[in-house]
Amino acid sequence: MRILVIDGNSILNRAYYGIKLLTSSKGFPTNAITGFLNICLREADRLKPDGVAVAFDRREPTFRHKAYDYYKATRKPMPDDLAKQLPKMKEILAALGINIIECPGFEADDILGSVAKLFSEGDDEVYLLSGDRDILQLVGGNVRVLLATNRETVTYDRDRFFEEYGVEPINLIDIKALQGDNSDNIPGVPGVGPVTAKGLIAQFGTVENLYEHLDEANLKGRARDRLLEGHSSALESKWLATIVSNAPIPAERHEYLPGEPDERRAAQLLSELDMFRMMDRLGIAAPTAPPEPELSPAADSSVVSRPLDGEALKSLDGAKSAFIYDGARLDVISENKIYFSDNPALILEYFSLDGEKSAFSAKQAYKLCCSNNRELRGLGFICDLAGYLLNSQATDYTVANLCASNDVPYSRDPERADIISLPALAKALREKVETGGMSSLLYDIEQPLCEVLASMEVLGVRADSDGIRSFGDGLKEDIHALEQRIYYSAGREFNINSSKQLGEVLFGELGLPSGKKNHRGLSTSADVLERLVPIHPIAQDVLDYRTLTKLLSTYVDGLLEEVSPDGRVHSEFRQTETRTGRISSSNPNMQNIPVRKELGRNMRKFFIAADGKVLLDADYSQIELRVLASMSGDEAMCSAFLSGTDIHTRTASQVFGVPEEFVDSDMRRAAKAVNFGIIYGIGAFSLSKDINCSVADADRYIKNYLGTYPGIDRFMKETVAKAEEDGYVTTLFGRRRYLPELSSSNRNLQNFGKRAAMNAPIQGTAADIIKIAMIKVYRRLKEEKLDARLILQVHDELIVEASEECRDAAAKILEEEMKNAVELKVPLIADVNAGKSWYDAKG
DNA sequence: TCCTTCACG
DNA sequence: ACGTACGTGAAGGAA
Repeated sequence: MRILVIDGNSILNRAYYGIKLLTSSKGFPTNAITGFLNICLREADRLKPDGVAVAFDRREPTFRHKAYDYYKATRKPMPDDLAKQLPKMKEILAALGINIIECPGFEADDILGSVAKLFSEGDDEVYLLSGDRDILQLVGGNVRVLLATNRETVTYDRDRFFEEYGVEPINLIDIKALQGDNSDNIPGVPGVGPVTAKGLIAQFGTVENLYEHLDEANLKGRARDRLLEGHSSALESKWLATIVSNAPIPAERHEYLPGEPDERRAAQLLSELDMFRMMDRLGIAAPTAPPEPELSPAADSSVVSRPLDGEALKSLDGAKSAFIYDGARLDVISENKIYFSDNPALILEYFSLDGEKSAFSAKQAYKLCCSNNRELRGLGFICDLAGYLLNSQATDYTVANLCASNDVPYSRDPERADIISLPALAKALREKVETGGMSSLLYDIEQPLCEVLASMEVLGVRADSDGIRSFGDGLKEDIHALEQRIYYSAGREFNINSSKQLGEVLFGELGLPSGKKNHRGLSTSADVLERLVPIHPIAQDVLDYRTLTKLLSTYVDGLLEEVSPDGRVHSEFRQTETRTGRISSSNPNMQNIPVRKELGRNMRKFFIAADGKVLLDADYSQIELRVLASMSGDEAMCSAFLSGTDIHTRTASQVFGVPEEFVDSDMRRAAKAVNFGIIYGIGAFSLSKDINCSVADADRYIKNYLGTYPGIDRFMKETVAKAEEDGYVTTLFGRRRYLPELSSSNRNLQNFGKRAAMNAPIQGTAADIIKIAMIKVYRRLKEEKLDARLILQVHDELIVEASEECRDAAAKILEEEMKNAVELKVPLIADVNAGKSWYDAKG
């Protein structure tokens, strides 16, 4: 029989610290549970054991270890987020039919030791899964240990262990007895470290044998004295390090066989935690009964479905309704009737009706109307946008997810659950948005913007496919030449795109110095390669190869696939994607078309205006810094913007204490880096890397900066303090970003939370502002009946396609509406340029 | 599916 | 002692 025994506490702990904080939509932490199940399922799938058990600690006052007192005293208590997950974890395991073993007064590893001993003889195979290396002492015979590290799991049998440690597994306790272990409060012999300990035990086998033959050990006087002094501590430590094997565990093999899973219970537990992917993996169907069945009648038979027809349209005219339209099928619910249709003409009729409408995801509806020159009337509420404002952290905004996170019962109707649940969802979301002070954000910004984005998607931007293709042909030639040179330098052919193979060549075969590590090996990222440029010609070639293949695969090939038969690319603009309130672009991403380097910038020559038209490109100047100046109210920063001088030069002058005319390019560059860094919640380390100076200098620059602009210093501190208190930060317009990271027990995560807290109000406010500008520009171009349309947005930049005749009028509208989108304490400035191509229009 | 790398603001 | 600037999306390799 093959038995897998899992050290529950160790794996749960490892999962908790190894995975960034995850929470269910209700805010319950789930990272440890998710990680635990992932690790265990991975190993169970691989081993296919007959029996499985999970061991948990149950320490009681009668605990046998003398170490207990200070164990208790010095070990930090389990973080709250982890402690909450432990009982849930046990419930889930129980529901899955997995045996749980707990023995009063014993720790989980004692249980593993006891199982190992119990089944050590005979044909059984025992696998012990833990994240704690101590457990390796149990390896031997038919007992193997699966050691789970953050990334992978390593299987240890006796030979694997011996290869790594050079001693028998059981002698691991002797090593620990000498070297000690801080985390377990095992003192060891003071002054004896890992190297000495390992050497001595490799030679003598056990602590006892070592002391018997101490004279034979080739030791310097001092080391010998230390060992003699630490004799009793060594013996005590060995005892502490030994895992016990007499815990009262189930003794019969059949007691380890998994029980019958209670699928309903498991489904209920997992879906409460939003762990839908895990349910899939376990083959568990979503719970058939909602938690509060009385609120959501199974019946739903009270709701009737009918095809949308003339008569139905008549009854919907002027009525209150809610709809879902995915671009093909429409479902409308009004009172207790559902109407459905896939006929675009009928669907448009419905959209044109008067009457208050709510929608879930309205962009497809706007696109249909927009392409048919019809109006979508009466749309007063868009649920996914409301859900996004209430919590921008979620990954997908489905009706089911929004119901779950907003305490709205989700219908259990097998086919019509979304549409049936929609009216109640809309009502709940509306209340929450209003009490959260985000009404204006929703009704005046996000909802109107949805129509603008739909229009932009429908219009798209014209692409010169032939131009792109021939640009690609040129790239291919250069790439081929670089390949040959790289293979020559390397002395062999390999896949240059593989970081792994490239690392082997660079740092292995060519023996070049490596820099950063990542958990898949040595990093080959651009900053590492740049350091190698003066040392070996291969480095520059690889950098160039990367640049060129990036252009070819992502921009040339990738873009060609996205050009529609109408000769235009219709990117998708997503409105519920980012945590800060920005919009994102995909299929293709039009927000990361190259511009910084000339070679890539050429790509923009292939985005062109239609015949007889031009592109207008308008971008905000320093919008984020202006927002920061205004939100912080810092006088020096505000007056810099009011005076109209170059902000980075002014900053350099103030920070370095020299008149503006003495600011040289290096000083300006440093000041610019600090200005940007401040927006991101800078640290001295990263700044020093960015401008290539010492960490101490970088630290001084930051201190000087915050001294020069005390209002900014105060604003950042207050923002973080408020975030810690409220759990979220807000933009000028009330957009929220929740920051659960701030209450994490993980310091790195906490620091990340602080940086995000400082950045989100700035980035988010800038996003709010350009959204307002987009709506204003869209409306004015329409009202003034200009042949000019908004077609792209790149965070601080708007692109309009306009007929030659309307070019100046449209440019004026862009400039005015962007400048006057909102009133800040400092002016907003937008620069507009025109050109036949995006390249030309970019100034 | 995750990770690394790199394009943008 | 450790990691190290915010926010995105796409491609290719490794698992």
